This record gives sequence, C-alpha cells and structure tokens, in this order.
Amino acid sequence: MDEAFDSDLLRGSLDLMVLGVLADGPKYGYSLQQSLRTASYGRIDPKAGTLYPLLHRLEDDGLIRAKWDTSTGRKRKWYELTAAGKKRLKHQAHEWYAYADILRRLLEPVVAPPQPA
Amino acid sequence: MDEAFDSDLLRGSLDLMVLGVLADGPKYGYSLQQSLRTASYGRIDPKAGTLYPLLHRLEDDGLIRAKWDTSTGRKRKWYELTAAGKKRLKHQAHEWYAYADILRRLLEPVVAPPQPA
DNA sequence: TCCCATGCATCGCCACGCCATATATGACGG
DNA sequence: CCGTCATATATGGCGTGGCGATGCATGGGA
Repeated sequence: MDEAFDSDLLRGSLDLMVLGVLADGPKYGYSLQQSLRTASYGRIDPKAGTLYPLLHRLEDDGLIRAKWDTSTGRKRKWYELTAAGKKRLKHQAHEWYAYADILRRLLEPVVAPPQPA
Repeated sequence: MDEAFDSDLLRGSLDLMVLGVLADGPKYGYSLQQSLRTASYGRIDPKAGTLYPLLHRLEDDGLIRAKWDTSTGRKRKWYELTAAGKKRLKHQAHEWYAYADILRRLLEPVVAPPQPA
C-alpha cells in the first residue's frame, strides 16, 4: 500500500487544495482534513498542526471567511471562500497547471507516464 | 510576461527536475541551471545558492557522481546519474505523476484546465 | 582595460509542514 | 457509570530547503 507523499510536495500546493475543496461548499477544519484524505486515497493527510495555522493564514489574507457554529456541543468553525479566495483559486490553479505541464514535458522523455493515452 | 513560479512549488520537485535533466546526459551546475530555465520558458530558474547545495546533497546521497574538468581555464564540475540516481528518478517521477493526478482531479471540477482534450 | 557572463561555493533568513502537547465534548462499550 | 476513543480546535518548537547576499576567479568582447 502506498503511503503519504513527501511533505515537501505539499509546499506550494496545499493552499490550493484547501481552496479547491472549499469551492465545493463550506467546510470546517476537521471535515476539510477528511475531504483531502479521501480525495487523495489517503495519500494526502495534512496534520492538524499544519491545517489550522494554514486556515488562519488564509483568513488573514481575506481568502476565506470563518463562522463559529456553537449550536451544538461540538464547536465547529466553518470556512467558506470569499470573492478574493475564488479569484486566487483560479489563478493558483492555472499556475499549477502550467507548472505541472512543464514538469511533465521534462519527464516524459525519460520516464514514461502511467497511462499515456 | 509571466514571471517565476512561487518558490514553494519547487520544494519537493526540484530534485526531480535536476535528475530528469541529467538523464539526458552529464551536465555541470551552471549549464544545468540554463537547461532548467530554457526547458521552462524562463519560469523555473533556481538560484546558485539553491542549485549548488542541492547538487551536493544529491551527491552525498549517491544519486549523482561528480567529476572536475580542469582541462580548460574554466573549472567545471560535471555531474552524471548513478544507478541509484536513475532508480530514484523513476520512483520520484511516478510519485509526481500520482500527486499531480490527484490534484488535477481535485481541481478539474472547480477550475477548468487549459486544454481539456 | 574594464566590465560582464561564466562558474563554483557558503551563510543567514524565512516560510511552512511536522510532531508534541493542550483542552473539551460526544459516543460507545463494558 | 466510567473509561477510552473519535471529534474538534489551537499553539509552540524543530527541521528543511529555496532565496538573497556575498565572495572569488577566469574568459571574452567592447
């Protein structure tokens, strides 16, 4: 069974993934963690010590908006994308596509990709 | 004109790119830097303070082999892949493909990729 | 002759993912 | 009823690695 990816792969793309998941609708931290894990077949599993500071950063940057839900005993902090967040998501996604394409082009001749066509 | 990618994108994939370029044949540090720059349309341009320590790390790990060329006035340190380096290249490349695929799958529904088919 | 590209190298800074730790509640089993 | 575990958020210190700054030496072209 494959295990978690090298942590360094997350650098520079974890923000993007979080924004991407939130584009699907509001989530709270813990559920976001689970969404990432299931969406990646368990191979991307950001730790709490990573995720919460990250969410605070995104909030400080105005990319997401937080709202506490204290209606139940379990206090949950729900996050949703702001307009700026949606804009950033699009931009970062295109940056990512461009980056991945360059890398793919560089690797293709030396290491064949899994399923070519 | 697009500028350089976020530095953090390089974390976790710059090693891979260097190995990928070296799979094409031996290179010395400075020429490697240029290869990466041209292969990326100028958008990936690792600094000397990044590249040389990186090469030393790869050498320490036995993934590349160095040989000084002092035949000319310009001293150049040529690097080539070792067997272990070729193996690592393949492994990391597949890791990268898997990672990129997960991210692509996550982004596709929310941000359309440049050229779909 | 002077400047810039070439060519290699090291050092301190900083951002961020990780682990450890803290705290509190709900659920389930014995 | 009580312990244990999943849930839920948060902070602090550590380690890693790309970057800018700096240093130094040579070759080529203006």
